[in-house]
Amino acid sequence: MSPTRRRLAETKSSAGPATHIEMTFSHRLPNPIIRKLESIFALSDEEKAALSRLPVQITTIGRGQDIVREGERPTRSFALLDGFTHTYKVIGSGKRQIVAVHVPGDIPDLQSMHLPRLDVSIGTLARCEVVFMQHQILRQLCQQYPRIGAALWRETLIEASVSREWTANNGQRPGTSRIAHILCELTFRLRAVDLVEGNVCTIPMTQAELGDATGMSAVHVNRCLQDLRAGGLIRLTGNHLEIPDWSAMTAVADFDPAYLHLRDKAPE
Amino acid sequence: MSPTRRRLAETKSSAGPATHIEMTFSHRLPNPIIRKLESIFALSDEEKAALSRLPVQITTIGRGQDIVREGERPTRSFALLDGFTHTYKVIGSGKRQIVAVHVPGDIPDLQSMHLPRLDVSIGTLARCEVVFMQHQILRQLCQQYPRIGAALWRETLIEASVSREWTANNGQRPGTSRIAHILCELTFRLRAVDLVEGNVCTIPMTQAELGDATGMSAVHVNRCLQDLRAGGLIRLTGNHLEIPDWSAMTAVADFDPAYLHLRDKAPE
DNA sequence: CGAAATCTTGAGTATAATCAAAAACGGTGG
DNA sequence: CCACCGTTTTTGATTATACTCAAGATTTCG
Repeated sequence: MSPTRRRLAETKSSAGPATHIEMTFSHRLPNPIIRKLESIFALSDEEKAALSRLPVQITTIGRGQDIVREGERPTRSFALLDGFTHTYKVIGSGKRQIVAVHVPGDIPDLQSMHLPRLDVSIGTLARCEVVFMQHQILRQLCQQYPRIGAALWRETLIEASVSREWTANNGQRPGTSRIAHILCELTFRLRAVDLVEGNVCTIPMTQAELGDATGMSAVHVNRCLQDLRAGGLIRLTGNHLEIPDWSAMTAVADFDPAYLHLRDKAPE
Repeated sequence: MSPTRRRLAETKSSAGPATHIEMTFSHRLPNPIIRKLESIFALSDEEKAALSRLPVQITTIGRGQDIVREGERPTRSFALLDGFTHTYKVIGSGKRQIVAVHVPGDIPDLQSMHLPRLDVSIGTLARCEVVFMQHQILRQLCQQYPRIGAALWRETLIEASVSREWTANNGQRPGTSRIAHILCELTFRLRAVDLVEGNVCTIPMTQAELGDATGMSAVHVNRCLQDLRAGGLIRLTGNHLEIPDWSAMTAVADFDPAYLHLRDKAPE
């Protein structure tokens, strides 16, 4: 009952006046929100125009920075244009759990629109480009265009669904499957936004970070990765992950993408 | 990589024409939705009237029944009036993870309003009384009264927040804290709906079910509970849980209720 | 009251954590 | 282009936590 206290590497805050560019979406294509929403339903011209007029602030943030922190009360949410972010919680003993990983097109803290006080921190896993959008303006948008509101609501529900799957993954699967599962999920989501070339994608997470996501020690992550390599299920060099045989990999991972609620974009 | 296959006790489906009563909320007080929403913001008379006019079907369901099942496409959601339900997933090896537990006042499958295909099953942990509400009608309600829509959205966001905390709890805390944490959460939520008398509440979960929720074996749950008992942190007989010293318990559990996003109802 | 479910205890084992150190890698500046 | 430094990955050895299996005690419920 006296958990070992582990120091975390300090993450720098991105607080302070970040250098950013004020603009509306129309100056920058593709608008990731339009793209995401169109994958759900056909936007009317009016809806599209409203989205293009959204005033946003675009910023680039380096690796290992926090974008928002637990306890804050942000007045804006952000969408991820490029890079990877992760949502995490730090518990009393100083350990850290990554509870979500975000890929381009995601809106990681949309929840802050309705839950003013953040109960998690969100930081970058790589250099990121993000656009901030004021809650006030998003709320007007949702009220004026209920279908957009419903689609954003849906987005938050999918995030919840992913969170439940993580709970099941980390709670019930053995180490090797657990790692395989998270790799399958990320690959699948990256494919949905056209970030998989052939069977190769980039996953900028260290083994320690994979451990924080799966509730395993970094050493054990390493050994599980080696099992997967030895079985010919993955090829992993640096950040490049290749999954040569998708169906063999999903079998080991016990991966069924239904929980992602995407229209399947078949692999291979 | 060959996980032991464990048979699950078959849960009976509640499919088929359940005996239920058609009515509107106004015939039955208190309307749990009104109560829940009023804990978030002051409802206008008009909003209250609209909610009272909601046509609903009230049903009683015995213990150990599934209310909805993974893969189904429900056309209605339900609110829990009395009893406990749990949301769970069954993974390939046959193991089961409970990903959420619901107490009276919760709306466990509100998500099916926007994610048509269920990716989880929801079953009862005790005899339950539930009210079903057609999605169609809920959608109209949300569109006509945007504040109600926002409040329901908020409810789903809180559920997501709880799910993240479970991921962190199960991933990073040692067994005893893990069990203590889930007991704190349930007690806290029950207190919010006035179901704690003194320091005692009813939690109708078996040790095996606590294990499925925390990713631990039933045997280990038993031993952790005994640790808590030995430390004088809980008194547990049957389904009755007493937490004599709340602050000592929260210290062991590393429990901070911020993630529940409730206005604190102080214990003691 | 009896059967089934649940809880409890014990013994042996497996998975994964910890600790420690070496090797490989990646980026930087000279 | 290369040497250097910090980070990350890898390996080995040991330990701890938690699982499995099994059987007995207790409780619950019909």
